Amino acid sequence: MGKRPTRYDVAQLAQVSVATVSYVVNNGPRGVSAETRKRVESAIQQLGYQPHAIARSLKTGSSQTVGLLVQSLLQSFTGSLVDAVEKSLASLDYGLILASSHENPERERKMLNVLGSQRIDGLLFVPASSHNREHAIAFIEAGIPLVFMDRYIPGVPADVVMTDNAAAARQLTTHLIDQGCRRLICLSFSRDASSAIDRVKGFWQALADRGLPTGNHQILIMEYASGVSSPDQPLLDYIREHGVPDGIICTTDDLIVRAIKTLRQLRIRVFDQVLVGGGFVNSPWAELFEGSIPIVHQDFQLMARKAVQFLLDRISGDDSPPRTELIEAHLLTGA
Amino acid sequence: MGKRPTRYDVAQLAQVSVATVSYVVNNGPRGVSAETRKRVESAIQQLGYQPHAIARSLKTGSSQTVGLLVQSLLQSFTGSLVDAVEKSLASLDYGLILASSHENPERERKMLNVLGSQRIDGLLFVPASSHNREHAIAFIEAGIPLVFMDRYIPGVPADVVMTDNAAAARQLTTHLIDQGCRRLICLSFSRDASSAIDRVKGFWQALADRGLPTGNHQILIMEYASGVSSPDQPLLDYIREHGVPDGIICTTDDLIVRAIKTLRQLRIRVFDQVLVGGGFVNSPWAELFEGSIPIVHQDFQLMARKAVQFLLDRISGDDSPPRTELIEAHLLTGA
DNA sequence: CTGAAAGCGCTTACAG
DNA sequence: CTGAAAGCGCTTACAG
Repeated sequence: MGKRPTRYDVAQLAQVSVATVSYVVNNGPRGVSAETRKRVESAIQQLGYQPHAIARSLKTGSSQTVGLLVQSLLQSFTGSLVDAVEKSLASLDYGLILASSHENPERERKMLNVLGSQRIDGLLFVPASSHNREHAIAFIEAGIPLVFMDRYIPGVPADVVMTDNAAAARQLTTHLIDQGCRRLICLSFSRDASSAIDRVKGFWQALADRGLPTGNHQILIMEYASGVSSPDQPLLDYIREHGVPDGIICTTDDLIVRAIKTLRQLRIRVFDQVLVGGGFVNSPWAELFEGSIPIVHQDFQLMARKAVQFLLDRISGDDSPPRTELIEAHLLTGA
Repeated sequence: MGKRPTRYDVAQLAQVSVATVSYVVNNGPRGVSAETRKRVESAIQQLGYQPHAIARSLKTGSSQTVGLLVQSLLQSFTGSLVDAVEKSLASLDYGLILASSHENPERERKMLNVLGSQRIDGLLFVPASSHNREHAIAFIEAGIPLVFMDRYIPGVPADVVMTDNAAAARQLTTHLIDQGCRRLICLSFSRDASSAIDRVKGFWQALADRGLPTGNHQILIMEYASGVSSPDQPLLDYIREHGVPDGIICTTDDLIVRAIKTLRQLRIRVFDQVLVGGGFVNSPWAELFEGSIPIVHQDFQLMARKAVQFLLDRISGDDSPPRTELIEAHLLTGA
C-alpha cells in the first residue's frame, strides 16, 4: 500500500534532475554520462521505481495499448483469435484491452464509447452485426484507427483482415459433392455477419461449379443456442418437410455439434446417411472425428499478425485507402 | 485525426470554468445550477466531447481497470473464464487488461511487471506455476491487490477463488469406481498447478473411500501437447508395461481427447474396455459423448463474480486476512 | 552533459 | 453557485 516512488524520488536519491531520470529510463532522446547513468540506475534499483505508464500516456498522447472488441468470448474460435492477438501485441510491447459485445448491438455501442474514452491507440474490431455502422464511422472520425478482424461492416472505411470464407466454404462444399452428396444444406449462424454471408456465397459457388441445380439445396439460419428456446428447430423442420439431406455444411464448430446431435436424435446415421463438414476453428475435439468430418482450419496467428500490423501502420499515420486482406484457410479431410 | 476537444474547449463554448465542466461530467462532488448544467451539456453534445480517462486516472490514482493474467488462452476453459470475468467487470464499469503468460514463467514475470507499471487497480491472476511466488508477493507489496483464480501459488498472501477440484475429482472417480472400474489411472496436466494437484488428491481420496488398494492405480503426467514431441508417450508407456486400465480420469478436456485418440490408435475399445471421464470445462463437443463420458462442469460465472468481488473489496482497502473460496463443480453423468 | 520549467487533461480544496 | 489554481507523474524544448 506504500506510495510508489516517483521519478522525483529517484532524482533526489541520485542527486540529479528529474529530466535526467527520464533520459535514463527512456534511453534518450538525449545522452547521459556513464557515471550519472549508473547513479540513476542504482537509485531506481534501490527504490524499486517503476515508470508510471499512465502519466507517460498523458504526456505523449500514446498509450501503447490496443483495444480488442469481440462479439463473444464463448464461441470456440474467439479463444484462438484473442490468443493470437495477445501474442502479436505483446511481441511489440503493446498492451491489450479486451471487451465483448456478447452479440448485443447496444452493448457493442456502449463498449465503443468506453474504449473511445479509454484512449487506446487503436481498435481491433470483430463486429457482432452491421448495426453500429455509424458508430464505427464516428469512432474512426474521432481519430482512433480501427481494423476489422474476421468480419467487417460494409461501408465503414477501415482495413479488414479475415479468412477467405467464400473460398473455404466453396472448397468444403466441393469436397462433399465429390464424395457423392447431391442434396446439400448449409447451416449458417447469422444472416448478418459478413463471415456467415461469405460462407453461404461459397456454398452456392460450389454448387454452380459442379452444375448442380440450386433447387435441391437450401440455407438454414440457426441462431446461437443461447437465448433461443429451440435453436435447432430449422433443421428439424427442414427434415420433416424435405426429408434427410445427404450432406450438411456447417459454418461453425458449434453447428457441427448441433447438427450431429439433431441427426442422432432423429436416429439418422451420421457419416453414412449424411455427410457433415464445417468447423472454421481448431478445436481439439474435432480431431476425434478426423477422417469423418472434413474440417476447415483458419490461421488465426496470421490473421492477428496482419491485423496488428495494419493497425500499427494506421497508428503511425498511414492514411492510404482501406485495404482488405484475405487469409487462406485449410481444409483437412483426413483422407 | 482531428484533435479531440478537451474540457477546456467545452468550458469556453459554455462560458463557464473548467471546474464547472468537471462537476457536470462527474455529477458532483458539487452541485451546478440547472441552467449552467444545460449550457455545459449542450456544449458537450456540440463538440462531441469525451472525457479523457487517462488524465482522470492520473489525477485520481485509480484507473477503473483490472488486469487479468492467465496462463494460456488456448485451453478451452480459459475462454469461459475470460468471458465471465469480462462480464462481471463490465457490469461494474471496470475495464479489462488481458495478458497471457503462455505457460512460460519468464513471460509471466515480464507481464507482472508490465501490468504493474500499467497502474491497474488490481490483478486477477491464473498462475502458470509456482515459479513466480516472490514476484507475486512483490506485486502485492507494491500496493496492487491480487486475487488468484482457478489456481494459486501457495505461500502468497492473497485471496483465492477456485473450483473445489479435489471434491470434483473425488466425485468423478467414485462414479467410475461405481461403474465397475478397478484399475484406474489419472492423467494430470501438470505436477505444479494447484488445480492439477488438487484433482489428483481427489482421485486418491475416492480410492481410499472405496477401500481400493492403491497399488493398482497410477498418476501419469501428460504435458501440454504443444512443444513436446510425443506428449502422449506416458500413456503409451503405461499401457505397454501394465496393460490396459479399465478407467481413465482426465483432468482436462484436452486430455479426454488425447486419451481417446491414443486408445483408438491402440485399437482399444473406449467405453467398452475403458471408461473415460473428466473435463472440467463446458465444451459443446463433450455433449456429443453425453452419457458415455461423465463430465465435470465448472461454474466460471460464479467464480468470476466472487473473484471480482474479492478484488474490489481489496481495492477499496479491505485488508482482512486472505480468504479462499471454493466453488462447487457439477458432475454430469448423462445417465 | 545537465537543469528548470511548461504542459498533457483532468480533479478538487480553497476562495469568493 | 462558481472561478482560479495547484498538482497527479511524466516528456521534452529551451537554456546554460
